[in-house]
Amino acid sequence: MADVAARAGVSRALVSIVLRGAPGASPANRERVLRAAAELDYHPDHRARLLRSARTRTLGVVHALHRPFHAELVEALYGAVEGTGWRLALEPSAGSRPERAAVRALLDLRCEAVLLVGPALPRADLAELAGRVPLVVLARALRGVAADVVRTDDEAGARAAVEHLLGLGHERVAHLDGGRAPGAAERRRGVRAALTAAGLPVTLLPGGLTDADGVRAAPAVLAPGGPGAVLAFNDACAAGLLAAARAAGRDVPADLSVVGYDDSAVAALSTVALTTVGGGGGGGGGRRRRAARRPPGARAAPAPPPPAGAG
Amino acid sequence: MADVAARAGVSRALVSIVLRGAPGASPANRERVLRAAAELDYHPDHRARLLRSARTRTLGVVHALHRPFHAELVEALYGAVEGTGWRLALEPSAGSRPERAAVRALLDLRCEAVLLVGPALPRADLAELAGRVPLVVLARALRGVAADVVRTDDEAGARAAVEHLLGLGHERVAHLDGGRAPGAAERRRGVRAALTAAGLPVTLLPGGLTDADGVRAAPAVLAPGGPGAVLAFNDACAAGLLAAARAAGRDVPADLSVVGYDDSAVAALSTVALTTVGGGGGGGGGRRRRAARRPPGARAAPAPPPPAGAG
DNA sequence: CGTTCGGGCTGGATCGTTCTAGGTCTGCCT
DNA sequence: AGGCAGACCTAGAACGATCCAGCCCGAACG
Repeated sequence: MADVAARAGVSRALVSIVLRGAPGASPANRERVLRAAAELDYHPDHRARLLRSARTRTLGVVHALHRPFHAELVEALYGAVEGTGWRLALEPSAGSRPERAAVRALLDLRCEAVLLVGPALPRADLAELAGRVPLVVLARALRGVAADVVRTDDEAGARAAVEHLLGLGHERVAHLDGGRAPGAAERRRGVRAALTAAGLPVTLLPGGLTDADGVRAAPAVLAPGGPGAVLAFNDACAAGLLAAARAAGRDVPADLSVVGYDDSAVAALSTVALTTVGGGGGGGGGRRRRAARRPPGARAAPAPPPPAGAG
Repeated sequence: MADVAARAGVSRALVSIVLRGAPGASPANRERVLRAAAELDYHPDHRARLLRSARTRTLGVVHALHRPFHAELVEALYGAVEGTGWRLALEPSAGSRPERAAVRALLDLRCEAVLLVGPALPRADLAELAGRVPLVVLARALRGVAADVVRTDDEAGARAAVEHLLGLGHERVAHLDGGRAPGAAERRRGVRAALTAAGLPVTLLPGGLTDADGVRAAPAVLAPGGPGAVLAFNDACAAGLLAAARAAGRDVPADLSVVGYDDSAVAALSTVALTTVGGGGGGGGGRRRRAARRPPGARAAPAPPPPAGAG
């Protein structure tokens, strides 16, 4: 930096002003400094910058590497911070690297807030973390903790999916449920609400999270007198059921309607082409505001969009 | 830090020594400092630490968020640095965030080396980057650039896969090739080598990278007089072919053998259960050394393991 | 007994920025 | 002419750690 200042014939402070784009430098000097910096191929040291300025304008993000859905969320986050002057610091949690370590690393970087994507940490840990730093929890239900929670409204999503099936004329609709998985209870509730509202019986079959679970559930679904339509807990489970049904000679969707959940990459595979329930896409639109401490239990829960797809 | 020093009744320098785990502090003081730090819930500021010490001991990693294979590699990287005192700084490249920006961010952090996972950057950019910082390129072929390259030996992998099929007694083996995709030429070469060595004809069919490509190739494969075994360019393509073949009533693997490539998550889906060519797993085993500048064209190319799976 | 040695500890400089307080100059108003 | 505002710029003090040179002191040595 001193070299640039010397070359441009100004002080280091002025170089700082120019390179930050801060007001208070004459056009002539601004130009001179920029040229000198370019000629010397000078780029400010991010570490020093962060250290000196009180605000780090950095958001810490913890995500599980192996979860495609998390990756999609993180990608959307990058789109969201773009042009705001904020930076994201990514810390993955993997098998060899527990979430706790990732969070610790972010705190050591003095992030101004932490976003946790689908954290598996116990509630108590999250509560404690929320006490230290503004905290946003994505894709996980969490009540009674002083953190912002952003997640899909699973109950409404499941209800919408069932109503979609009812709209197609189905009367025997079953749900392959997710057991104790996060969101499973809400989705069951949504299914139950939609079916009882329509005066139809509620059929819950044990499903699961993986495509193997979907295959395992196939006999019950395909048995004589079985349902004509199924809402699976998620896309993987739906894909498993779909494959098993086709292997058994059934024509989907003619003989059986299958709907997934999550709008994941699996559903988009051309050989699967699943109807699924999405979360609304990561694009523009959404309101943006600074993450800030909020009263316990506060949450933002966008309504799910209508189902879309062909299956 | 000053607070901790005061509380423990020692100097700041000694606190630094203790917390770094450096030699030169008496057990008594070490204990005292650690207790004081714990009581004050003090954690050293990573930014300041990095700034002062000449070595940042940080490796920058750029990866594409949406590629599951990249995620697996990154996960393995975390396993590899664990306990070495090195840190990884992750910078994703996504649609809204070109690789160039990710690299820039890493350089501004003063990483000591940069790892690029499957970079799409033009060769010239990579060459220039390699001139500034020790560079490792993963999962991409690259010659004539002063960077370390780590990738699978596609030619040997494809040859091994074909030999596996020949070992099963197949004589009409086709390859759904990847066109101009990275690695496609090498895999073609491997197929050709294995088949000509066995005195068999070489059948190349246009394939592709997606499962839709696999579906599209199905008619040619399933036509009368078609091959009895197929090596697809990758798992997605193989999965597409598999689905199409089954939909056409073929029994895989009785009527047709299909082998994928990459050992990706798709292949592990129970409904796919594909034979595939893996890269050797991310676990222990591998030799570790410091990334360092090497002569142009140097590379480490581990031989592929034998195929495994059931399809 | 004087010297050396080395472990333990400390003060102060330092890393590369940004921030604060102030300094200079010009032009305009009274 | 004096005062004042505002634009532009600068010196030097932070930020929070690590590194360096050197001090102190008891033990070992000749």
